[in-house]
Amino acid sequence: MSTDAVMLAAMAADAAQEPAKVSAVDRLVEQIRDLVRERALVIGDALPTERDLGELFQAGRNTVREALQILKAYGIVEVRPKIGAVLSDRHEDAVRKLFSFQNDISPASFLDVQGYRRIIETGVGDHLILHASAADLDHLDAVNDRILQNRSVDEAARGDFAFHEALVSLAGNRTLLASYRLLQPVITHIMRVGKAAKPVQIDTHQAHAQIINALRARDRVAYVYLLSRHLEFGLQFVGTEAAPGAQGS
Amino acid sequence: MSTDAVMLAAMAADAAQEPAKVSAVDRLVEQIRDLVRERALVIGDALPTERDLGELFQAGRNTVREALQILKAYGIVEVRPKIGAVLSDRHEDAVRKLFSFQNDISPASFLDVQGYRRIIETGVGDHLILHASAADLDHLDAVNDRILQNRSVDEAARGDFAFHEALVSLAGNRTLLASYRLLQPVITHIMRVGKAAKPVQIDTHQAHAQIINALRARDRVAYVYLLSRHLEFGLQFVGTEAAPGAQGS
DNA sequence: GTCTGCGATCTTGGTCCAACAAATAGGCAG
DNA sequence: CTGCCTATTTGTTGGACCAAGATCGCAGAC
Repeated sequence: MSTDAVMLAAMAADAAQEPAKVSAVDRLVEQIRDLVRERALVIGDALPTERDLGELFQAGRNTVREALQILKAYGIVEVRPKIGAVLSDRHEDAVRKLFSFQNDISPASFLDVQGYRRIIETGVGDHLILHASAADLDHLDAVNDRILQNRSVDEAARGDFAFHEALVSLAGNRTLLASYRLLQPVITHIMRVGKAAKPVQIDTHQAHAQIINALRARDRVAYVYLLSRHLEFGLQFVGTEAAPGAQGS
Repeated sequence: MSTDAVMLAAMAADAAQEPAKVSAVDRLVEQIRDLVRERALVIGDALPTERDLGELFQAGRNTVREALQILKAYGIVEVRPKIGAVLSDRHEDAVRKLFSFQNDISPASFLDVQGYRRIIETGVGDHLILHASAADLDHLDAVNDRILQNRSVDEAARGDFAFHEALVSLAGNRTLLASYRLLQPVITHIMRVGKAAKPVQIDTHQAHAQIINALRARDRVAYVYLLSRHLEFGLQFVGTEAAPGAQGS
């Protein structure tokens, strides 16, 4: 009978293109996702209880819990005591957290991040100079003005990031915005370091205003120059060594 | 090193912003990460067994397993039956998978991704025109020439992506490269669609060669034009509706 | 005596169950 | 309406069993 078992296993493996090594947990993850889809559940809706899920899919509660841990790590489920697992929209946060996990293992330098920002925001400028409407630029002004109300270093950093995020979002490209937001924790910390050394809300506000004016004037050269200078200004607080490429534009 | 230290502090601060309502599972995730750090374990090294971890950290084995499921979802651990949990370098894959999770492929996202690529690769070009060495450009040629050897559509898509990846990597910015690689599954899928409609290795190779020549000539206008045309060429197979912003530059 | 081959045993992850603690929604009494 | 109580649900633990690989030891061959 052991030969029969081997034969069956071989046939099963042959039938399914992917190895038949699907664990019950992985199967449950898929089944729960299918359940969400077929019931057309939306953010905020609750899944069945762990015990019900176990009975529904013929699995033990611990197995269900392990599957829920994975879904939780993916940010598509949030489990609240007594209520159960509810569908969450924390997916982006999960991606961000995972991304910073990586940087923990192999830390990228701040200079690298600033170089990245220069490329992104310069590229955005090329688009904005051609397509930004007056309302877009007024919106940038409004976001920028909010910086003046910030009190703490932390608030100022958030406000600063909000401006640059608004700038990037004006390009209207979701992928670009998502990748920029991925670096939010690193970018805001760069800002915190700079602002802790010397609180400069007014300077920041003015630098941003000049950038907006360059956009209004459709002056690409001025935009690139002002943006680069603005990014370099923050750099002076975090290190002195030469940038490893892509720093100069 | 100071920059690394600050970077780690940024990550830690960001991770610790949540209240002290840590569950035993979350605590275990941290403890296991600390264990890896303090024992200086490297990729391929094995963690203690689940039972040992439970005894070490005063936790039940099921709790340990739930923590391992999270680490597994993060791609920093791979658990091989009868061997144990070993440190894995699949983290980037996990990030990629998570990133393109639920961001299901739709024509709109195709256009979005191509717009993203235009911004990125144009920005890279600004840097390359000023700083690329002859060796860099020769390397691009070599990568490009490999496309001619590709047989299947899948190989051709991989080769195409390899060229653009090499282009981006020449900027020398790790953050930029990481974010570009994040979109690898989506980008290669776009390429597959285009190449399935009409196998065009030679056309692709020629378009790439022209782009390289523009870089050799330090001709920014030609580079942007050729690159845009090249990206638009792939677009014609994926949809017809107007791009929602950031498509024209 | 030493080496090899084979099987028993041990270890380890995979899954499940039972039990208890903690938290809380919802009902119930005042 | 308020405050308490209970039932339900998640959080956590320990234990049990299984399957499969790793290990060890024993017996037989050279």
